[in-house]
Amino acid sequence: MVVSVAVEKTNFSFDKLFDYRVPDRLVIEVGDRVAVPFGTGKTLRSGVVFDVNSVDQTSDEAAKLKFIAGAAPREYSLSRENIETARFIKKTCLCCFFDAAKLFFPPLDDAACKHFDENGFIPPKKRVGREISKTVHNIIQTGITLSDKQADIYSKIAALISTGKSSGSLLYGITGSGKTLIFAKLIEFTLNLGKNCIMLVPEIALTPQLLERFIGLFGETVSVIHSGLTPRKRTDEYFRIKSGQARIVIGTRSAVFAPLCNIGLIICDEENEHTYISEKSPKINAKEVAKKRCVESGGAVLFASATPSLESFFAAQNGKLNLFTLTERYQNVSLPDVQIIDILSSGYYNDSVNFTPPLVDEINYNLSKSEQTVLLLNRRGFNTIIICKSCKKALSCPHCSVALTYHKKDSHLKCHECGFITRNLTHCPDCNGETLTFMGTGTQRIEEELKTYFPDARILRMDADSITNRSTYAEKFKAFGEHKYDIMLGTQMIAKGLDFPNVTLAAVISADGSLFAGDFRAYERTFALLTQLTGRAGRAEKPGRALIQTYQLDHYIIRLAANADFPEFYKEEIRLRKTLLYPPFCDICGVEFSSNESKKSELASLRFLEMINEKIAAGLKIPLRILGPVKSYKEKLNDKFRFRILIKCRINDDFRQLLTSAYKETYSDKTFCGVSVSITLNGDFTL
DNA sequence: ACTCCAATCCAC
DNA sequence: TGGATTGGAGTG
Repeated sequence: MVVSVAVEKTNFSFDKLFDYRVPDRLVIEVGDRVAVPFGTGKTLRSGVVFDVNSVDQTSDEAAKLKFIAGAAPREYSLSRENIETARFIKKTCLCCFFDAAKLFFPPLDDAACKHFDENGFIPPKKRVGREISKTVHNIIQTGITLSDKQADIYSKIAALISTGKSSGSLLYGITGSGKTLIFAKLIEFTLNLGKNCIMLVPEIALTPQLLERFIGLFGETVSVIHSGLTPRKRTDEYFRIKSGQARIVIGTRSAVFAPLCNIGLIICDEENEHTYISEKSPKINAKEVAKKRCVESGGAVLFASATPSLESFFAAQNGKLNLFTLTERYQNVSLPDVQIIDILSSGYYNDSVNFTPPLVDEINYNLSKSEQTVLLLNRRGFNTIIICKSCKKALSCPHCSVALTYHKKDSHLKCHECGFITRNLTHCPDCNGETLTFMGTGTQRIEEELKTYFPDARILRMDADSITNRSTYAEKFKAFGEHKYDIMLGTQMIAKGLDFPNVTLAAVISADGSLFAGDFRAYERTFALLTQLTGRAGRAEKPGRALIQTYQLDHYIIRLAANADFPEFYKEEIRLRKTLLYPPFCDICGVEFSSNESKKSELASLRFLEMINEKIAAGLKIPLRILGPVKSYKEKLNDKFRFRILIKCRINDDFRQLLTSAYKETYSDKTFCGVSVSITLNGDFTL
């Protein structure tokens, strides 16, 4: 027997499936994990079987193949569906076969890894005794009642699930419209069909309420995957899912790789969130993986948001996704009244003041009524910029092209990219100037100012500096829910998912930062952030108010966000994308070159471009618009100098082939040794 | 990437 | 002369 194997530690430039013979003592199937000899090295490598008998075993070539050395127990194997999805990931993310397959592996503890290294196979887990993929069929009744409109959407999606054919849907439902109830009811339906579910959320720590609700409804059938799990617990959860004990997996991006079989439904909540795309290679798009897994297993994928991504809504408009809309809040609660406050022309502006009189009044009103307030400022630290009076430059990180932020609590300056810290700085490190001016506002400064404006208010600050782990978040969050605080102040982490009936005021300290972030998704992100934040107010009987402070009173994005008018926002934004040629009217591909020497990165990027142009000149016909190479937006990060090329394109096999060959050639040219090349397809780009 | 092998370099 | 270093090829 001959099998094709994805082998670990191959490089993208020569990655392919390698064929091996199977010794008679072993029985091998697609998805099995094996140990194989590779190259001239003496140590065995780990591998995954992608194909069985793809090569004629009687041929002369087959006789020359090496033998597989060993195989891991079946419980570590991947399913056929996993393998097909891994093939898809290899192709669409331009990564190695093994790295794609690895995403589905069970988490291994140190002992198992060590055993594998020494023996070329993994010993079975003793504590997992039950048979794999034996599904527990308990009839589940959540007792949820839906509004007419919710029930209508529920029954249509349920019908799609019950066909057993893959489908894709988008649920556009305004904040507070009760999307979660529809999810729960659909999960109940799917389980009772004997199929299993995955629910993806952007950030698990931000959704303690949602988790509580689902665990309350479904109990042990739920498995929650998050970064805070211990290795042991993580392994246990993996096998609880694989054995069929857990049939609902809730988690962030990586939960899309859960070892569920027979997938009936995958939900992506807040589908517009960029956290569904991984920043590190392989640059997985969890939404694409979800779609593919549903295609392979005849499941339904459901994207949902109050502010859908342009791409998804466009797909829905063009019939590629089924569109469902919920434009009323659950139980007819109304959306909050939103005021836009012009910081400049009202004469409020002063760098040391971040609170306009209307905002102070509104907060005072809420305090007097004993109702709660949430405040958003999407910048952490105390001062966000420190300027030297003599050379006029902002102090920046010695390792990154990023301005340092002043953290008053720790009395140091910090780089938010690499974590570099400097203390007791009295002079400008550049020109030795003696006067340093501290400017710009972060959450710590707002917290301090809140204390002076409202000395009796109980204030809770939520940002990456005040949240050290998952449990602190949950505790603080719970305390806020119990009204142990009057005001919750934080970065974007407070904008999503919070559902507290006593919050009647939501305010944005400054809406302008993200509006001018400089990338083509800046408007989309700002619209979503403002709409989500204002949607936190007045979710129950008490009516809500919201307030946005801005320098851009007349900016249409701010106006549309204040009205939570997604359809109008979509109309404007899609027109802009069409005119300027951005997704969804084209695909966009970024190629980044980074190395210790700026010149080397630049030369590599020029050579890469040259190779693309050569192929085009040689008659390759694919639509392309190339921008660059230019220095990246943050030219230096962690002492690496970065150049980039942006390509507006259509991503298809020809285009992938072009990229792959240019990549291989750059890689094999030793003048570029030390330059790492990273390709991003349809990711986030700052221009 | 990693490893092996051959060619090359250099101190004695 | 041999041990160390470096460049190149190939991975089934």
